[in-house]
Amino acid sequence: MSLTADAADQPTLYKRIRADIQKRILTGEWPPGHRIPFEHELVARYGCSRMTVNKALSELAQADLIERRRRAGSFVRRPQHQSAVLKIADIRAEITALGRSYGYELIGRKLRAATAADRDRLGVKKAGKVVAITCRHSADKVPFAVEDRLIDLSSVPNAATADFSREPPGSWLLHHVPWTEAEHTISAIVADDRTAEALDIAVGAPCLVIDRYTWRSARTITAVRLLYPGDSHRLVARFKGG
Amino acid sequence: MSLTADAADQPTLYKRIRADIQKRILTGEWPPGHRIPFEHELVARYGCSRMTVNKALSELAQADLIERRRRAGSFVRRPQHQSAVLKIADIRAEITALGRSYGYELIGRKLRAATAADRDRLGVKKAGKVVAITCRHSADKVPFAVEDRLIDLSSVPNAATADFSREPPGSWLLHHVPWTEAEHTISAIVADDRTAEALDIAVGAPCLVIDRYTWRSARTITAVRLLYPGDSHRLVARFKGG
DNA sequence: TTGACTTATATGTCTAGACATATAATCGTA
DNA sequence: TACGATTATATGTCTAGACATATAAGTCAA
Repeated sequence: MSLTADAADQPTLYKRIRADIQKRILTGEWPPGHRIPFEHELVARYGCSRMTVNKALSELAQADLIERRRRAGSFVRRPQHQSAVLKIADIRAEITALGRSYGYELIGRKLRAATAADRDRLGVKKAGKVVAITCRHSADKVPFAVEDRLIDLSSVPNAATADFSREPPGSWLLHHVPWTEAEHTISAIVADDRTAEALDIAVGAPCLVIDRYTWRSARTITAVRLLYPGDSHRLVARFKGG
Repeated sequence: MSLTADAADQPTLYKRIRADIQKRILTGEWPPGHRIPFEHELVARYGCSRMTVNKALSELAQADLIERRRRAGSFVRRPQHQSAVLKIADIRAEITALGRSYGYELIGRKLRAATAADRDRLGVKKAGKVVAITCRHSADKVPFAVEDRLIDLSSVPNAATADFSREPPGSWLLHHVPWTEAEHTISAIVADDRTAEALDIAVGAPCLVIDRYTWRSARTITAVRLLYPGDSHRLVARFKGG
């Protein structure tokens, strides 16, 4: 849910109620722990039916802005800094959004039986076939990120014959694999020789690393490591709040 | 909203409907673009009123799992890897969760009129007073992160007299400032002399950087930079999906 | 004072309707 | 054929009720 502030000028009543309450919470007028009016009080104030205020309050509860307790009422929750929404855009989209030209280059592609290291990386026990892909994304002909990917062919058989020389594997997967879950791990390293050369930076320069592990219903799809020059690239995570 | 899978065994009907549909989407049985049954079809299948299936579908739409279009129907959305939930835990909580002992140490605290650099960092135009704090968090007596923070006193006046020698400013703010919004920027740097010494790592070692900028209703609260040894610390972001 | 029982109440879910509204599809006309 | 007007329809919102259920608060006995 977005719950962006300006629902106040929305024509529908439940959105107005939701926005009114949200505003009071975000401005601090109703601090954490404060009991917001009972449903029947809001019904009286807005002159509407209970289902309408219930819908507004349910959405605020889903957004973790309030907590609802039977018999007790609804209460403003404590802010939760620890949870932020991180947008990890498709690299092409990210580059074109910056008004720069996107470039893609396949560096290597290998089809092989999974080695012990591959199985470890994919988090699978059984051996099977995998595709290993190394490629590079660039912005205005300048290296932007290098990608090192492993695709589990037992989950995505047709990746064996896909042409990754023109289409990046990330975008191919997005179009050929339905809903998935993913886990991203972010860390920092310094560039080794190979990385430095691929990104055209100095050996020892900082790099931001995103490891993404993707699966669907307990089935591994792919594991990918993205390396960005650390001083030029930034990830932005926004807390949902307002 | 969590929308965790096992709503199937929930006793309430709308949750069962929601879980049934979600399962078909996540397993790929209903791929992206697939039109899910119309509300009136689900009403017939489950033998309930339209409001009940509407509630189930509305929640799936809020979770971005489906898209609803008037006159056309409801459709399974394309997976959106780019949006992940990043948990940036309170440092103390993070360390104690690992079963290690938390240590805190105030390195420096200054109260001053905002310099041009301060105003830039806080994103404010007018001059005012600020508190600048430098401190260190450690796990089992080993440096874990160094924190460099600026608090805008025009927004949080009582931070001027708060005792940050024992309580970390992050936790103090969490208890003294209600709901806020925040933006996190993640990048990588290599340690300079000062950082290397504070974190007890080598000069030139990689560091993960989190810059957090916090405000409330367009009012700046604080700006903080957290530096972690890059090879030991990892941030994990999980995609919301299932 | 403590513990067990009862009661009152706010939320949770659900119904069978209603009208509004955006828009895909159709039809008619230039 | 292309374009504009009309119509059908799925979703969006809302109502005025209903019963279920968890639980805070009060009651009473040990």
